[in-house]
Amino acid sequence: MSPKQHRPATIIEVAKLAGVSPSTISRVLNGTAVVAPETAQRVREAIDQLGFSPHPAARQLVMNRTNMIGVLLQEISGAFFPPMLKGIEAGVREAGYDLLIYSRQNEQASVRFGEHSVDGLIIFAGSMDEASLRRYYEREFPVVLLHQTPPPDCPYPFVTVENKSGAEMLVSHMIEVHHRRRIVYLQGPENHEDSHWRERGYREALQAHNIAFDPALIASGGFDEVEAGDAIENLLLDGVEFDAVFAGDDDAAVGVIAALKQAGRSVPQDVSVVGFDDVPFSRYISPPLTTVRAPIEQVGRTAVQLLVKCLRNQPCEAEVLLPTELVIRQSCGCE
Amino acid sequence: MSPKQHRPATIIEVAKLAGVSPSTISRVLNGTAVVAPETAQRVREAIDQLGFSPHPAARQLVMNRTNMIGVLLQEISGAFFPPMLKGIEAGVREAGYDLLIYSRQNEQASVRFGEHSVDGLIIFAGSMDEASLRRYYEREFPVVLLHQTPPPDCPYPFVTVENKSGAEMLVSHMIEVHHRRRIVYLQGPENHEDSHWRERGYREALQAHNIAFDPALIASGGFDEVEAGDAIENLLLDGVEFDAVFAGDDDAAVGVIAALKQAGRSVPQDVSVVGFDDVPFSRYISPPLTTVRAPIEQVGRTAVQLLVKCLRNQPCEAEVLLPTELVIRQSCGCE
DNA sequence: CTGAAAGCGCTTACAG
DNA sequence: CTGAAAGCGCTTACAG
Repeated sequence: MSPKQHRPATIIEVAKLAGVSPSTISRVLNGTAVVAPETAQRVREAIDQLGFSPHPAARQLVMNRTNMIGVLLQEISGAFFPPMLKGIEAGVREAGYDLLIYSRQNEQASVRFGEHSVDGLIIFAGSMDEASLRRYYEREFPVVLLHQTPPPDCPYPFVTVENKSGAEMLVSHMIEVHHRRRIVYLQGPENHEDSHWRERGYREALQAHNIAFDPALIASGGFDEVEAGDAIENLLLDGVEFDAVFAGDDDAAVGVIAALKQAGRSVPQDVSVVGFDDVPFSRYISPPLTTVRAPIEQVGRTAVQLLVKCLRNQPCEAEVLLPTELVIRQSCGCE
Repeated sequence: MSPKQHRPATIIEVAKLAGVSPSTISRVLNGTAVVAPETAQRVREAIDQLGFSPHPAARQLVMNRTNMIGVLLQEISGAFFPPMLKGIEAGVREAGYDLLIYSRQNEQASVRFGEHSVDGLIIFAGSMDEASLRRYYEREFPVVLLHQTPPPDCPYPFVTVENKSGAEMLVSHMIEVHHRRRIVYLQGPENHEDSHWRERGYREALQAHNIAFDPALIASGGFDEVEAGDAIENLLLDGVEFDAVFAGDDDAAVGVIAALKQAGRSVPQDVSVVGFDDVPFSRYISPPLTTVRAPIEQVGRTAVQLLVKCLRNQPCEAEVLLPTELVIRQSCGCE
């Protein structure tokens, strides 16, 4: 109503109205010192009456913290990132921070990125080069890594899932229950650690069942529907024989199933197909996808919790590995 | 290397190094006044040498802008929001802003939310009550609405898609091509405008084909797999006859198909099912989903563009309605 | 074309 | 328990 409404109230106006000094306002606002109960009461009333809330920039400037946590990633859509982002958002909110999102799909990250914009950074695998990461480390900027182990000289905490054992379960299942022996593995994007560990699990499962590793059965699926579909197509064209596909992740599995159908092979009769992640749509494709459940949301939330510990100078785990769990549906041949 | 590395350089240090005043640094930084070429050159060198970047909070405080755009929504995952978020992120980045995300899944939004934290706000349908919205409007806080028309007394710009004509196309297709006459419509969440307009389109298509509207064929699917599945189950239990379902959106369609299969009805032979949005997984479910493509990412990006125009005091469309397009696959009975 | 000074809105020693 | 003062790191009239 009053024309002043447009300019938000400042701490000085609150102080005047309450008949105290700005320092006192600040103290009740932040609970940073004992204030006489009645004074505090008056202050609170004044704050309410003026609808006062402290200007974040002013606070940031003097306290040298932004109360924001940044997350750096490459993609926002796709099946994998939304749950991760959701977990991060939840964690950030729980800890009383705000969430600033940087997606690198459009630009190369500036090296100085985030320096005073956020109090700490959550960095997803592959969204920052080692040199930049090292620079952060030298400046002791708080960071936690997602689905990526840090370079040896900047031992930031990281969180990821049990890729290897998950992959092992998957592959062993196809061998033991469905008697598959020629199992294709589709690698993810180059240098992707998840893919590396999944391949490790794949190989160990083979070995445990005395099946020789055959490099002809390895191809690149890029954790991507289209790329994975193409890979299968090529394998087929090359006349490579196989009776199962571990697609690398669920997105790739979808592409694999489509390509196989297209080529007249039936899933799972002719070939078993399995994914990884148990993304929401996996139960709805046809046949319903056998996969490994990765607690993606939990990964995001945990990362924030580690970061917040760092920010508070509390002791903080150097790494956390979240468990995965086999999810049997029908694309492997079950039921 | 030097111990000063830890405290980022300030504009004063740059000024000293360049042998000029802070004002001049500021001017070359912001291009806000003419500076002698050689001076400018020296300043740039000093900036580089110290790795200086201006402290956002200081800048914000004095300029009274944050260079951030906020987005308020309820959900981050699900099939619909990620593409929208991706479009928003892209738009924000293109305009040179940062993106602050508020998800309301965890908390009730404070009324003062965002007041000095962001320069403007993108608000998704249903994530803010009218009273709060009105308060923003009174303070002339820049906002654009997504998938929601503003209340009459706060005419904020909004962007959404052509729900009605999309729904009409879908329903007409089932009537004309597949000779369906008893078509169920599953409403979205209560008061959801998208749902309202889709129902409108549904009714008009019926009318255009001289099919009487039957309220028994309307149920609530909540744009949600589970709720939609339950709704269909109930219809079946109640002995309601139908030969087609317009599920409201793609998520709901997935639940509908699952429920139908569960009940022994085949899709599309016994009943045609169609969705809305053409979310990424829609082509991969079985049968592949006939739906309407909504340019979700474009909606997000457009919203940002409108908001940025507001921020720059440029003339700005009061509304934009993005076109939808029929996507025929097999769940309707085609092919 | 450039500098000195004031000020943005807070918080935090320092006194009392 | 409370206030006066300095300062966080910038930008922007105002002079020159």
